[in-house]
Amino acid sequence: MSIVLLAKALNLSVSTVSRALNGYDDVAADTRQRVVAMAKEMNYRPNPGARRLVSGTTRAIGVTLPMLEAGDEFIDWMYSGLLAGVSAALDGSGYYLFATSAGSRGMESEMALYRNFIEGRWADALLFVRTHTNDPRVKLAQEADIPFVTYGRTESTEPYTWIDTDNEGAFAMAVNRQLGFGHRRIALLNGPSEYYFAHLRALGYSRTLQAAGVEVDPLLIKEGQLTVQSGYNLTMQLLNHPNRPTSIVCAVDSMAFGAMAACRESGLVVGRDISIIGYSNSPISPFCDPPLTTIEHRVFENGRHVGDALLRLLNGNTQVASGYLERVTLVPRASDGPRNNVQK
Amino acid sequence: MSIVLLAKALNLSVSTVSRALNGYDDVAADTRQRVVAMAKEMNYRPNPGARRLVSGTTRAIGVTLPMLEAGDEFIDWMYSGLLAGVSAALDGSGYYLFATSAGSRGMESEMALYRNFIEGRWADALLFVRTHTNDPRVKLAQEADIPFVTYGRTESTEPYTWIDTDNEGAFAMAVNRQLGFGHRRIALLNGPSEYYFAHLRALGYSRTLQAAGVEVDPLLIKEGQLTVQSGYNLTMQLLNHPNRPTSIVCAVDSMAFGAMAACRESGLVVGRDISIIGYSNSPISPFCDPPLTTIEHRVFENGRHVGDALLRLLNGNTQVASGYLERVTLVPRASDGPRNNVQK
DNA sequence: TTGAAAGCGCTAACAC
DNA sequence: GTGTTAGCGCTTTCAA
Repeated sequence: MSIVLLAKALNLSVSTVSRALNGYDDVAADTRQRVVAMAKEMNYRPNPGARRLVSGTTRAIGVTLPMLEAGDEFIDWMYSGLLAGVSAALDGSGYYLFATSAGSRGMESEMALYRNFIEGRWADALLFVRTHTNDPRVKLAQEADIPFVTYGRTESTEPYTWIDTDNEGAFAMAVNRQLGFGHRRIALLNGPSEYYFAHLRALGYSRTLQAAGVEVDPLLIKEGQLTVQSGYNLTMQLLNHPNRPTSIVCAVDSMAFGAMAACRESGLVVGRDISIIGYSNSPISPFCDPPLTTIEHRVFENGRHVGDALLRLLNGNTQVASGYLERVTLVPRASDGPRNNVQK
Repeated sequence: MSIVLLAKALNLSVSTVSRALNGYDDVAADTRQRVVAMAKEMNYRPNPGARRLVSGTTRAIGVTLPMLEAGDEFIDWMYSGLLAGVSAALDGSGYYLFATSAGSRGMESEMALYRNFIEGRWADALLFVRTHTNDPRVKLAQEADIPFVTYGRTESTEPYTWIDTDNEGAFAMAVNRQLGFGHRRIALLNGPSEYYFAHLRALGYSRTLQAAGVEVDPLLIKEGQLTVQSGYNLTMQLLNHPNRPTSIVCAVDSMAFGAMAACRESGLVVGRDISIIGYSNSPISPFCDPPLTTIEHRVFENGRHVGDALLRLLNGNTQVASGYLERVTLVPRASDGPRNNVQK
């Protein structure tokens, strides 16, 4: 099934058919109708390769997904929601989102994939997630002059379009809640520092403590993977310390689950003897014991914004670099509480 | 950067360059070397669209990911691991795995995506995950004559290549363990029955009970989504029953987490008053309270097998339909135990 | 062993 | 308003 066959069946020229199908206005209304009807009947689909070859456009948007460092996961829970949102925004636009695994060799293999996307002209636009403080992908895309949106910011000086959640505000919120409970020794279980979000979260944490006149103790700031296991390990380290924290703020709910397990094993009752707060409001959080206080981060909505931004770029507003910072909300549950409860 | 420019720089014809690059053996060894060196130097990448146009091949493998019915997740934990395995197997083969979200309109939108993949010739091969008992995708791909592998089986009579885990064996294992603990009223929290794996798990469950001379009580078989919330809801239903189960076998760890929460809320101590066993050994399972007994299902390994099978098909062994059934192993932890402990 | 030329399916000038 | 034609970048006969 090709456009030639379609044209033949209609007794029209190929170009007329092409124009009718692509919405040009120099086609008679009834001709267009006939073409569209026949195209449907014959189940015609333009060959995207041929289209791309001549027009340089693919109708595809590429994204590579970061694997967890742990190795055997393609994508973590958060990106599930994000991509669902992007897909929802793209639905009906004619653009498709193609995701590829970045492999386990870190940024290097991710760059290789993006190079393939760009140089192989697989996609009209790109999406970068889990941005690094200094992110080579931004430069790559800018040099290749391909539209892109990042989910998360970077330190790049060149303007570009990004969507992000208010990481700094979120962790200010988390820490303020702990301060309000009377906690002073508040630990931070953060993600790898090469990610910009980790930097921003640490900033929100430190600034809020300082604003409250509480000294920032570097021993209370731990950095690890965004996994349950890592949350467990780091918390064990914290608890073995002589002057241990009475509250733990976690970069992600997974880490908080690990932290809860470590506390439990150490004989501490979470929510009474020690406070734990997560981030992301994962589906399990309401159901763990005790239910996890966390910060709701509307990933699906974020995804919609990402999708909308991509469509805007693709529709020609290429010049307009813009940023959008999504708000977060606190979801109070039972895993944290007043310091006076703490029996030290 | 096109092959024409490359040829010009080398003072060779386009066709010679093409043959040199594509490994034809009618090219002089030193010519090939020169070509390869220059291609590297000039950073030449063949345009996949053009290549596809003439050769009909794309070097891409397409997969659409099922969203959780819950709506806002792109892909659940299990498929993360699976796709990581597929990517690992494909690494270095020159093939790329492209994943698309199936949207939230169920099989219908999934079919639309696959049609796009096939009719738009986006991919050389397809991967179908979460197979249905009667799966229209299999017929679609067979009619379109495009190679495909399914992860999970279907009831199709035509032979095709599939990879699956031993669902029936896994649930026989789970039930046998519960029987060994002295349980007789063993509930099953299953996934949606349109999925073939749910059918197979129910089969493993029923047959094992029957073999042990235990009557299968339809009231103990519940069907729901593969989510924490659903596990919670269904368990609440079970517990409100007059003759409630003393053991609950879950189709997936997520459901087991919900089940544990429901039991806790109902004043039952999991592992003592009631037994719970999950399936999939998710990263949280060792860290919940009590740690969840579950069945390890090596998704990453499964993914490797899927990738290998795809490569085999792509390398011409198109005729050979084959199946591979992956073994599972039991991971005993503390969430289940002897019936005599049960205070009814 | 290499080159010339046709053509994959489509779009976009340009002519009518 | 419609048709003719060139050409996107590549592979693959076929001839030299």
